Amino acid sequence: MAEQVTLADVAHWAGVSLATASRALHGAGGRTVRPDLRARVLAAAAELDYSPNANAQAIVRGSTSTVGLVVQDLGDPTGAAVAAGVMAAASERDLIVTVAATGFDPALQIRHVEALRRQRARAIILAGARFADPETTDRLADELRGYGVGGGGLAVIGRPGLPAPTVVTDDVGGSRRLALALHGLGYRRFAVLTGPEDLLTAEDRVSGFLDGLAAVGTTVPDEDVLSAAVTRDGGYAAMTELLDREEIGNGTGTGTGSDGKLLVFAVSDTMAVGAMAAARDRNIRIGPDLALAGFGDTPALRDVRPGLSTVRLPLVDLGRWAVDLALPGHERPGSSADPEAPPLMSTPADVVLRESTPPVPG
Amino acid sequence: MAEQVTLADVAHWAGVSLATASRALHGAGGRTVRPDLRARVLAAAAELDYSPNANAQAIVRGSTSTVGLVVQDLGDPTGAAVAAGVMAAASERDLIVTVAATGFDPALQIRHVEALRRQRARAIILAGARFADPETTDRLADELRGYGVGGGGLAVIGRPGLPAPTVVTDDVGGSRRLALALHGLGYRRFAVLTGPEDLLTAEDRVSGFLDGLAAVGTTVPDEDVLSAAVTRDGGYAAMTELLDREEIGNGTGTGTGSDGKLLVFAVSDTMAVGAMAAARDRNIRIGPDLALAGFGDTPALRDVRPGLSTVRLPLVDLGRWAVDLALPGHERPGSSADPEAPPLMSTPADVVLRESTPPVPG
DNA sequence: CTGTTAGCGCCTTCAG
DNA sequence: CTGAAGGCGCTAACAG
Repeated sequence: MAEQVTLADVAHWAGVSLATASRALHGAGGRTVRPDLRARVLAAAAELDYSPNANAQAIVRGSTSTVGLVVQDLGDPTGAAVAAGVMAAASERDLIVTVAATGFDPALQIRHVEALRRQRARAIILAGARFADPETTDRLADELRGYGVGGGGLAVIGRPGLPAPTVVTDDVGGSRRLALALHGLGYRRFAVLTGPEDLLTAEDRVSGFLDGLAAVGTTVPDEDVLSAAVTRDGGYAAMTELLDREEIGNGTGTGTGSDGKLLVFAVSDTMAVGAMAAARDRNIRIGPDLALAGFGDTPALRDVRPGLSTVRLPLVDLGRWAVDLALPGHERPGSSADPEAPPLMSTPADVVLRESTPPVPG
Repeated sequence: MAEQVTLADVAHWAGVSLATASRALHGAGGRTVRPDLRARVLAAAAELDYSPNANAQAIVRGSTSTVGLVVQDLGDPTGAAVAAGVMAAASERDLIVTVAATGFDPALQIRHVEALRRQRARAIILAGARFADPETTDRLADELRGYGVGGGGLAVIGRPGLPAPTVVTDDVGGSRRLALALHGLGYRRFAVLTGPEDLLTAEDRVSGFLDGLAAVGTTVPDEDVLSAAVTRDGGYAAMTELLDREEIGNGTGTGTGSDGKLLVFAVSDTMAVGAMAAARDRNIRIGPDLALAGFGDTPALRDVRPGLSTVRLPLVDLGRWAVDLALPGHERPGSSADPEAPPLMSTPADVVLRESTPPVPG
């Protein structure tokens, strides 16, 4: 087994002391090392193909240069967009990003935060996926708190309520506005495709949507709120189930059913795309026969046709802002603010209407 | 600034020695610590909210539990799919994944490998993005070699040629077969949307495609091979440029132009989707008016309509296999094999024909 | 079984 | 400006 080259080797090879080698290499605080020695050290390092041990540096410096991102699913375009934002912002600060996917498992979420904490990550960004279960939430909050007192930067994207600075997404308001806009278009009959019922973000979007409808005197029967995994396949499955029992006009261009054209609201664009595929597989045209809306305006999904009406979340910026929040300027975090009343940053959530929800004639 | 709790604190609080505390906590090699002491240590750790310093562990163990993935762009569904595979495989081995995006910058690629090497990552997976520039390639090879002798696991996804085990994608063969299949469908007029000319993977796909066509006596004029960024927007731009000067039937359903319907081959599905959007914006129907094919069969893009003809790469599995290759069983890597003749693993690349390339009538 | 003692690779006072 | 020495947090031989 090949041995690693250490700083001592370099120093020895260059004929200087360990300290000098160290100074020459990462030359902190002005060039306080004689040029010729410095050159010798550099040459030695190059010759020996020296690679400084970041772990050793971390242990003595007390901090690393990695920021950890915990996301639900990188395969999902939504998660990927947030990750892209985080990575861009991190890269500007010369930080490395560690990504972990929880796959909707709350326990995994906690484990990943633990791991990041152990690595002494400079910051942790927790994206989405809050669960209703109070026990795991408490565990998570504890872990976050522990990490915070350790001096790590922290930010959460999504729903407020965790002891950390949060980039708040207006899930409730956005869905509510969507409902109103859709009602304004003439829709009166609705169904909802949501996630598992303990997924708070999905829950918020559903309640916002139903609230908005209620405000204009419309309700959605309970059995028309279907839950499934918040994935493309979940959307497909839920839509299939819905289609199995609803009456949808196919080919008339007007829509039928008991009371006008049905509008299906999927709580995420990803689910909506799955739903779209399910409809297509039954020769039901999205737009003319059945209307569909999603949530997120995921960039990678903007090319879907017909264009998907949705609520625009600045996904990439969410990632950027989260690292801004987690790693503020050069101040020491955690010293000034009350950790129990962390800063919140609100973000827009505007309705975007496209062809998947054409105005209802008449 | 809050102090971190160390193992010494825990040991002290529990009234035991450092060594005992260590043993009790990560209890390696059978329970060799008295239950009551063990309990006291655990209690102390919990009470103090102790979080072991992974860096310190790494430095003494000589190895970490992170695998680094270097990919072009996580925002691109292709990169995301590979990442998903890597993360799944890593998770099975209890490893954490660090993801870095190079954004098509060869220098960044090297910097990321350097960083991973410094962190003493357990393995490095380099996905795609090989450049023609010999200097950066050499630098990269050096870095990889240095990392390899340090005992790190290593795997490359894509084109062989780097001093590392490689999961080889059959870009040349796949494109070639695609060309033949398309010719078999009746197409005789082609254009190609490729990446920057120093991007080897793109280059391979183009040459495979042209080769295939040449084998059946068809050629593509140089000016009909357009290059742009290998992104959705790059595809859009290149297609727009192409459309500005080609004659495409629009609405006749038969296609026109000088010699039958044009088929556009984009070297990646992502580009193809952009190209599709460009065509749509000009009311040119993909399928009836103009045919389009991509490469990769990116899972997230399978719902695109009309279905995109492409060459299927097992993207997610590519990621999985790469970690298998980088972290073989329990053998010591690097001791047996010749590093200059690293193992190669071939993968399928089958043609998938969908609606975007209907058979040409007549 | 438990405690003491070396390091691991590096940075950083502290004297020269 | 340079070198020697101490310590970061932890594990792994060693003794007891």
